[in-house]
Amino acid sequence: MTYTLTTPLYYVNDKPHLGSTYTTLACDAIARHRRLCGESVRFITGCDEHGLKIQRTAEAAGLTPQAHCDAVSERYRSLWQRWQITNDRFIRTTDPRHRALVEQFFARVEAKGDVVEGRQQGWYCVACEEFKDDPATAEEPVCGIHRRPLEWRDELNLFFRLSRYQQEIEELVARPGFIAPPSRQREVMNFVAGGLKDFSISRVDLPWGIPVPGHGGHTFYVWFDALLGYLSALLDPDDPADLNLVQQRGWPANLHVIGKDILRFHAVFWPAMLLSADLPLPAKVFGHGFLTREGQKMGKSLGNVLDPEVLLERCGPDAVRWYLLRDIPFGEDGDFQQQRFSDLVNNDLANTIGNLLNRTSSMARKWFEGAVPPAGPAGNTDHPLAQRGLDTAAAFDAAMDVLDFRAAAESVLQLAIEANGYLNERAPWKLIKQEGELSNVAADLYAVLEASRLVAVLLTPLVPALAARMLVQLDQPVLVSDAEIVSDAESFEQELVKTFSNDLLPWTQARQWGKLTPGSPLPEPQPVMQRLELDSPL
RNA sequence: GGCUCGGUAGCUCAGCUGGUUAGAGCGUGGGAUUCAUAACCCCAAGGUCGGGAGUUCAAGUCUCCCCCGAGCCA
Repeated sequence: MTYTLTTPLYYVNDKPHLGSTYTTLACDAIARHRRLCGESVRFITGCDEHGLKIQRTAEAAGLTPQAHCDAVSERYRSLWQRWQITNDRFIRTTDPRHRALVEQFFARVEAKGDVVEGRQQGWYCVACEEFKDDPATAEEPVCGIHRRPLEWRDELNLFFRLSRYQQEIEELVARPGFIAPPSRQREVMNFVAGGLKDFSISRVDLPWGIPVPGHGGHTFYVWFDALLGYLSALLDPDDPADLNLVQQRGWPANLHVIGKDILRFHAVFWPAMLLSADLPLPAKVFGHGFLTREGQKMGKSLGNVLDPEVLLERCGPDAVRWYLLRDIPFGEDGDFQQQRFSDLVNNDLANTIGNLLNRTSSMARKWFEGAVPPAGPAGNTDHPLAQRGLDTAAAFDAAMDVLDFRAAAESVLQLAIEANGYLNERAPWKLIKQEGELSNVAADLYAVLEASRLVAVLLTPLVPALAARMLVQLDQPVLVSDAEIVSDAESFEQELVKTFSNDLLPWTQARQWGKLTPGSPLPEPQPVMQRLELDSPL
């Protein structure tokens, strides 16, 4: 069984922003977790590269649309690599195979009788690629979202007969779990209950797009074409462009993760299109919230945009991943607060988790010849920390399964807090000075080292680089090393298999208690997480 | 205008079907300690639970009205 999940295909109008980064990081955590659990994962991301807006942006920059798309999509690809995103696929809607699949998909829909001609007249926002409801008599109307002038259009377009699917879609969106989080479900249900109207799937006079076969002068509407990217992304590198293949390649998707603004396209239009084309429906659409910054919308006009490139350079991937996943309830809107960001990173990652490993390892080295001390009774699962560790692992999985990154992160953090508490309670630095306590000190340190190891193992899907550094400090195999993290699928999975060929479920094994071998050397402790010292705004 | 969510310590939030002194983390102040990344640990201060009315022996917790914020629709 393949677990298929997707980010949206990001629109290449401009360089990547923090919102896309957030979505992508969340998906990456899910993908990593699923892989560690032994599932075969298809993690899809990519770029949507068609449309009038792109054409105009390119023209304004003196570029051909294709050159513009090449440049921007490359920025995405490269950014995801630097963030160590483990996407298996990166699809571009300018990919020739994508075009072929769109044509095949359209042929199915047309054969079904779901394509009709209709005249569309009204005020059009190029930025939204959407007709607005402003009355025809309006003078110089402006798009409420983009605050840009609308353009008058009067064109003969092709329409998809969405109205035919009223009942199926109504049932679908009422299905518990299809739309998540639940708070967003009602919104969509209300919309559907209002009656579905056919929607236009083509545009005329739009050269930068995929031509509609058999309808000269028409190109596909961005949303019709872009959603199909989820299908074309699934094709293996050597596959022919054949729509019939997608079901063997991981369709239907288990999860579409998107921003809440495009929920309707994914939960209503998209399923109807799939029904029309006789393809199975995705299992879940998760609409997450938006990020603000210090309580304000980020925007060019305010000049308060957080640039993911800057964030990555100044703070590193772990700090940002941790903050976004651990502090913002996934699904709700979140506010990026710089003070809180550094407080949490420093407290959780540097002080609690990093220092736990550092102090423990340092004691073990000092008193046990630079090695893991004899476990004694601490090697058994009835040790209090062993119990806590195993419980934490279970809680972690349960939280990840429902995309509650926050609860997952907190459960691991709690384990580290308790390990620190255990250390303070047992005070091995005092015990060591007493006659005949050496074996007790050994057992205590072993237990805390094990707890630290579990913390690292569990942290792997959320903050992979930090987890890796911790495991190195413990002289343990890294579950997924930096070297294995590449953006392109093929090599990633191959590397993974190579690394674990004799150990199919490394995750389950690594999560058992007592994996550290007494006597194995401990490297000299080095802080695994630097504190953030942000002296100026990001 | 209609509908839906929120409004609980300085900040971010927990508080299930109403029931003893309203909780956590961060921040702040103090203490303890030295294994450690000025860290870990302990303690404290700090809240008329948006406002008002009502139901009840008893209401952040239920009802109604109002104010504020976010969103969907018109």
